Amino acid sequence: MVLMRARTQRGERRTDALSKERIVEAAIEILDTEGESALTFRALAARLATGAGAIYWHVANKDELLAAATDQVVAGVLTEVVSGAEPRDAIRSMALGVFDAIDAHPWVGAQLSREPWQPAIVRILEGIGGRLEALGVPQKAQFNCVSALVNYILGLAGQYAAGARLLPRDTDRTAFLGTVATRWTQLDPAEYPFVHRMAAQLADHDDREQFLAGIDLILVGIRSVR
Amino acid sequence: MVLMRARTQRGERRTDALSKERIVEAAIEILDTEGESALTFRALAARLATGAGAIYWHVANKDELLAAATDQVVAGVLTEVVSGAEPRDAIRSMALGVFDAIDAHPWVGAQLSREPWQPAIVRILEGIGGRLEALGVPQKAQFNCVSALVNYILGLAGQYAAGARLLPRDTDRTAFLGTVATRWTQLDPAEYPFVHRMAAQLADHDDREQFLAGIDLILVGIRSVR
DNA sequence: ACCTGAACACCGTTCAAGT
DNA sequence: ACCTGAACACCGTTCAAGT
Repeated sequence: MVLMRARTQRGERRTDALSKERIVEAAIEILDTEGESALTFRALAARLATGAGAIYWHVANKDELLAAATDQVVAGVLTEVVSGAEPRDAIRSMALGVFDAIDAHPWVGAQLSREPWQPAIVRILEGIGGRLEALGVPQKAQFNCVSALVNYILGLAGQYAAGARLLPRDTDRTAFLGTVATRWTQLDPAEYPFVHRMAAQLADHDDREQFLAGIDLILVGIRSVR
Repeated sequence: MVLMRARTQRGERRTDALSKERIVEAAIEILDTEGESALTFRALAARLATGAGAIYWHVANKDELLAAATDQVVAGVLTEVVSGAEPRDAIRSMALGVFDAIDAHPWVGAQLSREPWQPAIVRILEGIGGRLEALGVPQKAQFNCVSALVNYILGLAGQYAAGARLLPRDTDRTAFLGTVATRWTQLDPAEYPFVHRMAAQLADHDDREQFLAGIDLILVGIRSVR
């Protein structure tokens, strides 16, 4: 008994022991395979073959669990970016990384616009903001610039995530945009002429390209600040 | 009896009769005074002196109720903009209108990033997008431009709304930013140098001005598309 | 120290029954 | 046609009791 305790304290934890990492991992699996609404403490406890209350020993509450899951996904995406890359390229690839992460895990999009100080948000701010110096943006203007870029990403993230939450689970981003376009077409053309015109473009465009075009637009604006 | 029916049919509805408008109005009151979490069908029914189920005769579900409440607030803000205004000024004042609406009603910020096709979103797209033509932006580029502007607004809306949801109800936007700045200062400066530098600026800046600076940054980018 | 699972205090939504 | 309110099927979270 004494020996076992010594062993586990040295970190060779039993495979079946609960830990925050194992809980977050199981949460991500549920979120990815069954969607946001399927993540309940009961479902999570069942998957981990434990009681619902046990989870609270490792995680304060559901918010912390979601923030931890989101941070894990986002951290993975941002560290992929080559550190030596040209700053403008680095920003583009980080933005695209977050975009793709939200495509693969829509719940990430929802969570990002839920807690301003969560680790994932801070990571994104640091990753993108940290390249502005090298881009020649003066210190005083850097906050405005990172705010424009990151809030654009978060705004889009929220919209896609909402679509994924509301539409059937197998709907992809293109089908989602098709749904939006259809709804726009049903509006009164006299009252919504602009939205009607956009509906035509929305149906058959590459939204990843579209997303990058927005980033580039903001980067042009940032260039002028220099 | 026959006479009364005739009267009510002509639209002179009894003051105490339930209607979608009355329900939405009561919902907005609860949301504004007691916060997002206080809006339950039970609380709403109590305020309207009726049963919870009665609400479902006029409103499909809670999503529709929130979308209707949000649309009412946003519609009020956007129609305030003078129709003859210079397009760039019109865009700025619409953006600011939405920003102020979210300040006054944080739940609007949360709801805007929850349903991509809700009336309020379509209104904002039309209001802002409709001015791009006059700004000389070619048709093909208009979608990218409106997307950059509106997603920036929505992203920021989501962050502020999240802050308002998580902090005590009497916290204003400035105090909220102070909280964020404090959390940023607690991070490891070696790992988050950029965020640390921004924390100093965040504490004492005018966030309304900051918001407009972001809009202007994007407008500069849009100018280059012409 | 860590886990169990029943219990608490809620939710949104439905629906038989009323008027 | 419209309203009532009990009932259903859930939630997140707590906590006494176990090991």
